[in-house]
Amino acid sequence: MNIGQASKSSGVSTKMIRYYESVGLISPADRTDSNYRSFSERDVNELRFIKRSRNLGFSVEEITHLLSLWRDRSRPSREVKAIAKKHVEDLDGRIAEMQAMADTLRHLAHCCAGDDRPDCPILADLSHNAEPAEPRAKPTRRAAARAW
Amino acid sequence: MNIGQASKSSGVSTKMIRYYESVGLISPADRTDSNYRSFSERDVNELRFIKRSRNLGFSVEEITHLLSLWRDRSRPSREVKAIAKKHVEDLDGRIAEMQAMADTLRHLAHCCAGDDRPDCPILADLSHNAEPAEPRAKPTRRAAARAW
DNA sequence: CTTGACCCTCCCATGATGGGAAGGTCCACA
DNA sequence: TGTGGACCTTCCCATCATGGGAGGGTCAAG
Repeated sequence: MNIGQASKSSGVSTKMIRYYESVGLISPADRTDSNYRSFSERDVNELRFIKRSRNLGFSVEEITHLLSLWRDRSRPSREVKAIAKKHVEDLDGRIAEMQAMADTLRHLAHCCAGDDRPDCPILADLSHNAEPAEPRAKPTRRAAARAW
Repeated sequence: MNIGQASKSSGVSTKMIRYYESVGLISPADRTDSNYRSFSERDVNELRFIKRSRNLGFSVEEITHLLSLWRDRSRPSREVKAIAKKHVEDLDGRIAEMQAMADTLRHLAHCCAGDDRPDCPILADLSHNAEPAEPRAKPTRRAAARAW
């Protein structure tokens, strides 16, 4: 199977298949005499695994680990679960950050008339150059939004 | 005020100040005889505006627009509100995507024993290569996670 | 034998950010 | 006056996953 067909049946673009090969996520594909990559059904399954993992937000590095566990029939499921849990924590952290941004903005937008007049609490907030006098406990990551 | 001082009082790194200048987000800073950038209190206020906007997740492109509105005393607040609302929608979309990923993974992890045994519903799901027979209505962006 | 659909590699761009090298400037202190 | 260290400058590189495109080879059907 050529790369185009492998791409179609796995949902991974040809560009990305080549990229995954180049970074060692998948092993170099077999080549035909004319130097075309040749994929087996097994390779395509691997690509599908990768595709699905990407859809769940795993990084290529995490997928490297997941793939090695997938191939290892004597893996302890503990390891898989650990990767998944860590990723969920990461997602939750980022969600909370973005949620804080969205909430702040929703509040500001709600307070903004949104008409022809120039007065705007959104701009007022953005130009609010003094930090609150008493910073709260040091935030783990970038503090997403100021409490209002 | 040199760039280091401007950086400290605005919270924007020197690297980023130079970058913002290079992409035209801020106008080129004045220079001293020795070619050092020189910042006024006004410039620093602008940097603080940028910093805060970045903290709310606005892109440099959006901030370009916000800054021009900020400087325009006859702006209609409608425009500011529109930018904010669009950004909130964008955030909400990304949050929903990530939430779907996290929920799926939480579910799978919950079903995974997480012990020494190799059986693992997480890997099983990832290698689940058949797409559901009846796809739902076409998702607006990348569909984040399959319904389980 | 031509045409069009493939495939190959290599380079570039994205967005916001940091690292670091090589070299110039400034100030305070000996 | 010299010097060391803290600053500043520009330029290049890396990140992460992804796509675009150029320039050129391969293949199969007509």
